[in-house]
Amino acid sequence: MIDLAKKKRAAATPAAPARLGRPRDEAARAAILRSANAILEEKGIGGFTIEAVAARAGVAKTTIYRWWPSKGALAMAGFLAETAPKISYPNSGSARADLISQLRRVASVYGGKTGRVLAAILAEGQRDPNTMTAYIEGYARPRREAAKAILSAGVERGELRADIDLEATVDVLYGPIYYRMLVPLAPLDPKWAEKMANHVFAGLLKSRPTSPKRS
Amino acid sequence: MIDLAKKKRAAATPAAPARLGRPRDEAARAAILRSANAILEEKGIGGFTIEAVAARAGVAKTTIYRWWPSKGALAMAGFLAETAPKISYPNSGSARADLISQLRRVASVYGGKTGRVLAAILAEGQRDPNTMTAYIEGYARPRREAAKAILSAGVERGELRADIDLEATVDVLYGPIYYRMLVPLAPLDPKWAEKMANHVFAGLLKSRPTSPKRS
Amino acid sequence: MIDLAKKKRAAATPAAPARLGRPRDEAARAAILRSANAILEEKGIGGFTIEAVAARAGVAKTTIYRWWPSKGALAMAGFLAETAPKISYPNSGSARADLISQLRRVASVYGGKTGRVLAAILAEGQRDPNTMTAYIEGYARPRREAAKAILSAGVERGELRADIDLEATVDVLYGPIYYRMLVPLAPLDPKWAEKMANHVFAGLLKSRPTSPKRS
Amino acid sequence: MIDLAKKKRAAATPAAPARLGRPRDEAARAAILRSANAILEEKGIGGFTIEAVAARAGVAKTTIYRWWPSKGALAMAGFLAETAPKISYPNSGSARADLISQLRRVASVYGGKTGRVLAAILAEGQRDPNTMTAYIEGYARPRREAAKAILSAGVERGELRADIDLEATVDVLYGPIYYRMLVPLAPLDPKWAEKMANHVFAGLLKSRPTSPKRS
DNA sequence: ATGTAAACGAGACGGTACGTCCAGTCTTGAA
DNA sequence: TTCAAGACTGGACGTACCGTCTCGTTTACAT
Repeated sequence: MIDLAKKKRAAATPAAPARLGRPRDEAARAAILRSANAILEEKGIGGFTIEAVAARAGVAKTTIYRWWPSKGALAMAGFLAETAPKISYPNSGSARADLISQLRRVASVYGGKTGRVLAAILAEGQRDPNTMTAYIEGYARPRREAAKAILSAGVERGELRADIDLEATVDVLYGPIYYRMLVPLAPLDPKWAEKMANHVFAGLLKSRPTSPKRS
Repeated sequence: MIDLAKKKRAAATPAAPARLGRPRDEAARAAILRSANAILEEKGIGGFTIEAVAARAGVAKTTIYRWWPSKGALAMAGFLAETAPKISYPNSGSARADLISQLRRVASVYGGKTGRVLAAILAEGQRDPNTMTAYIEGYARPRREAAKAILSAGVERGELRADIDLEATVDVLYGPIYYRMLVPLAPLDPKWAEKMANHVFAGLLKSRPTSPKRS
Repeated sequence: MIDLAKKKRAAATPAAPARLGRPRDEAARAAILRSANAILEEKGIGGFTIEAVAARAGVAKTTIYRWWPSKGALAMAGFLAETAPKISYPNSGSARADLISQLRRVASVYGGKTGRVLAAILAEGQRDPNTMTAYIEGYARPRREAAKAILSAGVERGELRADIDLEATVDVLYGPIYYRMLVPLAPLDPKWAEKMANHVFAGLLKSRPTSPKRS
Repeated sequence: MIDLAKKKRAAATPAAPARLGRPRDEAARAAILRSANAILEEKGIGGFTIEAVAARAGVAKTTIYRWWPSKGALAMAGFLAETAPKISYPNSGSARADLISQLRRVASVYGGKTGRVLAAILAEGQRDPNTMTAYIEGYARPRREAAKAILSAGVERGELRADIDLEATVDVLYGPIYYRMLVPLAPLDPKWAEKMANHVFAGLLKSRPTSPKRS
């Protein structure tokens, strides 16, 4: 009988965590993340307090603290769960076309309320290193890798110069978008993003267009 | 004696408002700004509280609130008074050389403790629009104008392409620096800044080097 | 197999109410009471939390709540199970001797860590009437009855005055001990208890009123 | 001039503490103490929370914490300010009459809502030693001294036996009242108090020992 | 010389949110 | 049916700063 039980467990849970105790309330989890995001979108970081999130989600503060160690972690989780999936990468075969298309979309999204969420995360990241790390490892790094993959495909294809530094290039393409997202000197929109990217690309392309590019 | 005083003031400050009452304590003013800056440099925005600044400056909270309306305003004032002057613009006759030299210096400064101050200001700016405005009007805009002047001189001199958009170009050159300042994905140093700028310039120069530049 | 189990239980407990399901874990019960008492002895009421008791007993909180409705009930149960039995009543034939001997022992016990437990129960009783009731009915009342029996035997024997009020007399003898137990104005020890009791037995007045006093 | 200023201050404030900063708000202080007392009277210790007191007094929690280090300290202060003054000592020339009159009044007061306050303080004192100390030094000790003074006057006058121990006697007279205040076995009223006191004064033994007992 | 008016230090005040501790309840799987 | 485990709602805790306020004191000019 002991054997049977053992076998059963082994069979039933090849990767299952053998849950014990009351299972986590998924509805609460979802409500918290949704609320966190909504508050950041509507009020920005100024109105983003754990108490406000708890109240809006109809949840006790302790439930939030049980699962997320800090405001920043919660903001990041909400962002990843709710809005990050909206921004993916295209793949058409042209590095320039793909990236410009992606930058346009990113500009459009970051220029809207999602930008407020991301700005809040970066602001919070200035006071809490863990938040910054969560942002870097959970969002920035993977997306940079995706961008670098497109760039390096372009290099191999002969579309882009062979001597470009991928990291620096990603910085050059995305840094301006973040700056405009954080600093409302001027609107952050797809048109500007395309113009900006064209400035950059004109220097990255191996063979330059004979006729001066359109800005 | 009355006449003398009047004359003196009239001479020294033709538009002075004939101050009444105890004059502002310049030592206190200086101590406050120095303390604000020092705290931001040492602790970052997390440790930057009005009470901490007051305590460090040996000053009453009221004295701070009398002159600066908010935390962000104080941070900005401290930054402008203490560290902003350190970063000026060169003028050698070559837009590319001038800008790269400037970008190297900026990278070096923003990569150090001054960067922490600026990052704190931008973070605070996310919650307080007035702080953001103060940063934009008091720091960002004038410096962008200086950068644009160099660029446009380069255009007129024929060094740079005529069709570049100055605003977008400034974004492209400085955005990446700000991003690295805010996000410690990778160090922010002059070497990287130069490499990054070269990537950008290779596309901005009217006549490109025949052999691909070495970054 | 079901039948077997049933039969076995039925056989083992001929007068049992035909219990169904898992039987109560007596070891857990004992561990809980022991832990409750130990915590009260060591930390006093301040450290006495259901969670602490559960942790120390190696038991789930639910198991405690299943059997005891409140903190006070648990404290009382622990006290009755562990330490109350230690204090019984003697019976030598002299009310005065018996009571003084008993008061000495009570003072000694209440002056030690058992006193902390009892003090905690009375404190908890101030916020929860059920705890107070449990203390009164489960401990105080029966012991008062025992004391009254000794007193009334003394009266019948002619050792004590006939006009004494038993309830008031018990209050007079035990009230001071409780006061010293609760208020560390001065130590609670057998020597003091004997002196105090002698005052009560002998009275305070230099000359006794000839006619029995009116109560 | 310096001398003048010094003289003036010295003259004006023989005992004044040379106030600095905004003076304490006496209205807030009074409201807090009043509220603390009222809550203890109405709800007992169970409803006595700092937040409730603050809310009722229309005062910020911080204002309470600024002046009283703990719940117990606040309760004690409220008690001393509001209700303690009501219970004073008489002085008629007879120890027995004075004490019985006083015990009747104390029983009457402790049997009412003031008793709930005092019971709460003693309960809180079981978890916080500072509260206990405050009770002892601020209330119990001085009142015991007053009682002892009456007793010792009675001794000198020849009304009371010369060999009584004053401390033990006070315990005997007041201990029962406290016990009934804390434990609602039976009502605490003046009639009972008088009967109880008479037992003490007269003694329990039918025949008194000829030679004064040795305690 | 004295009076007026602003600046300053000190610090109390009403508040908001923090992050934590426990209470007491609930939900699951195993015994 | 009990038990262990542990997630849940909820109330209060004591703390840190906020931005405002009320003082007594200081300083410089104006009379």
